Amino acid sequence: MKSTKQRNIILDIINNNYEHLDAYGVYDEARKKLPNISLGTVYRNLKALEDANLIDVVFDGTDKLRYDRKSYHQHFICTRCHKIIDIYDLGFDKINTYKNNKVMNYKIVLEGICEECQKEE
Amino acid sequence: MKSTKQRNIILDIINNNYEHLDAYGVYDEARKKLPNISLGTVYRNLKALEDANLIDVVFDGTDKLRYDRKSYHQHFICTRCHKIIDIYDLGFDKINTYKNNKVMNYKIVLEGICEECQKEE
DNA sequence: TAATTAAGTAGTAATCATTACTAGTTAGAA
DNA sequence: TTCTAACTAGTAATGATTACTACTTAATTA
Repeated sequence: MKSTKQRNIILDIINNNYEHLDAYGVYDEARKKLPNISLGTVYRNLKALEDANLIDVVFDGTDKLRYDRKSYHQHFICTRCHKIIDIYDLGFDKINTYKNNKVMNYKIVLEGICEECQKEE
Repeated sequence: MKSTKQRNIILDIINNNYEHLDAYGVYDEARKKLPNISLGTVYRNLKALEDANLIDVVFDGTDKLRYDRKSYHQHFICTRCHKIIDIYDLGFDKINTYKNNKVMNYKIVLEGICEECQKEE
């Protein structure tokens, strides 16, 4: 994988953002630094970075994917407003192998109704 | 939510299938019992059943969603071939609330390389 | 048990997130 | 400095999902 201006900017955006941006959000941020970057380049790099295990993908229940930095944490996702809340204090034991299948990554999502949406009921 | 022939067939397919079908797979199965059922009806009902918390949705890393029966288990998903393996013996403590956010559902996915894909390396 | 109607359906068109393609560009090895 | 595989911008295509329309039905109520 070559190191390009575009790829470095995209990785930087993901690593320094706590908002779980979707592809278009990354594109918007990237254009602030590189106005001519194309949306296709953003998608291609997001996929390349994910394949290289340098970033994480989060499925929030809508038809869009969202991207997240690699940092060991979990998510609470509200099924009403699709807000994503980071969880750092949910402990359990990781394993490296499950029945001869090599485990590389954990994705733990708690779904439910967030505090704000509960108030609106 | 009304009880219709179409909805009952779809729920029945999900509840009696261990293959983690995508929407089109459900459509194929449903047509065996109801040849004129439309794909839109399948999508609409899958969404309604998910909203009613009667079935689960699994994001397998491709651009398709897959549907699963409600039964407390987790998944191993191969990042190469996107196979989904059910996990029943991964223990940890569930919680009902995380910082005032009401937890309704857990989604735990172990990602990695499955046994078969490891052999092909 | 018929009348009523909100919810559901088939079939088709539209949407839109993502991917593919093309011609030109560049990182980085030799 | 070549050289070239990997990369990019810009645009077209794909395809999973959703929306729309005219018709149908589950199920409530009188």
